Amino acid sequence: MSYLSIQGNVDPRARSSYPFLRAPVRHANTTLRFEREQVICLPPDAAQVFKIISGWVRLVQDLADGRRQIVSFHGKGDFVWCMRNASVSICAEAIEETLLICADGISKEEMHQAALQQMVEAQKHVLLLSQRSSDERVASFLLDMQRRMGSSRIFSLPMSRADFAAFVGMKIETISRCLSSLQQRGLIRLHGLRGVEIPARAALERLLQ
Amino acid sequence: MSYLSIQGNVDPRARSSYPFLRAPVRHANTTLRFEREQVICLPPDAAQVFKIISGWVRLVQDLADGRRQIVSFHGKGDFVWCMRNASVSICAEAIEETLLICADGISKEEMHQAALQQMVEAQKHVLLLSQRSSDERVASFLLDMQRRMGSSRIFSLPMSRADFAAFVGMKIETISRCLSSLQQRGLIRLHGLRGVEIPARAALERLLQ
DNA sequence: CGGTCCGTTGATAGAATTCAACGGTTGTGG
DNA sequence: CCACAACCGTTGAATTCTATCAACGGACCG
Repeated sequence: MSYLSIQGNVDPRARSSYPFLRAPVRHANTTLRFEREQVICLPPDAAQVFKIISGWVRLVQDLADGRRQIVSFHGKGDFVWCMRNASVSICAEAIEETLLICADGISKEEMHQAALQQMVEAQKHVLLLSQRSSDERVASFLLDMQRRMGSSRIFSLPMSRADFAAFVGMKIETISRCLSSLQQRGLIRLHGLRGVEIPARAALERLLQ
Repeated sequence: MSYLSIQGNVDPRARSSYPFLRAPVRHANTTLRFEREQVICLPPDAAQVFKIISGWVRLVQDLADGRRQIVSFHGKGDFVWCMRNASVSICAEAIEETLLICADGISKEEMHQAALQQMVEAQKHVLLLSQRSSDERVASFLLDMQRRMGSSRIFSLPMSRADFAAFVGMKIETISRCLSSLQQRGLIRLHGLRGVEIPARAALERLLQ
């Protein structure tokens, strides 16, 4: 396995077994495949909007000092676009093997709807970050992910603890403590590193009032 | 002074000297005046979008348990719209005497631009809340307000400490401590309850790296 | 002039982070 | 296939940060 040689600040992912600069695999005219940990760069001729066919994607904002904020996670059916601006620069990255289609032909109406939805999500996130305790944030995230994974009692988180933590604005140790605490209280059950079982959704929801 | 009589949870503002249910004053066809602490309800026939001519407005999300999150502040020239949805309900309120025009005739392009800007602001807010210490949040807010007030060295905050706190996700005591600390370090100077002086903007910005 | 509201400050309690150690899993190369 | 290394996640102890509770002074309003 050969590594990319990079000057200056070396992105930790560049040292992992997944060199992060690599071209996506083109399957059909508009279908692209990205692998785990790959930064999603669309062909320059495509509109910078895409729709996820399968897999999971994170939107990431890197800070000067190395911390990173995860803005949102997106799965099957979601529309995603890169927001770049003088003051914010947010990148999309695949967190597992992901298929997507470049969405040049999306209707204005559909786009508008998606933008509004993202706005609502952003507001909910602000509320989560500023008003919730660590237990509540973790519970809220698990409930949200369960819903998005199809509401089955047992599901598998698509992201690592580090991504989990970077999204809810906590440290991974605190995430771990909260998960253990919720498990001890019988509100969840953990299966391996990614598996989560929610025996009674109502009980967990009661945490959030 | 007669008070409104309200059953159940009494809004604290209902007990203040500004009863909060009241019609705005109509100046011209489309120009409305709202007073301090007044909830901004637009006439039902108007588009629920407006532009601020003068004054300051806060967007507020009230929680079931009485806490409130301030989503954003808006001043002269800003476009504002109320976002209502199954999962979020955000209201606009004047924090001082405010003139605005209902903006039925705003171009699509202008609206789109404003929406994008709000999206960017929301992301910056998420970053502030999840990655910044209390000192950094206060410094960041002061710098932002200074810029919006015209970048003069001395300016007057349009909002109370309570609103300040509800925006940056802290308690008013902590806000007060941070302001005192920044003043002792020579990074700011306080003038009365609302006045703020930033002797050297660069020094304060250094706090944020 | 007196009361209420707003902001500041101090002492204490509580929550989350930091630092450190450890076990388990995964991937790599022999 | 096995051994080893790197990474990921969990747990404990100590520290740091913020909230809470309480008291107080000043501004504003009637």
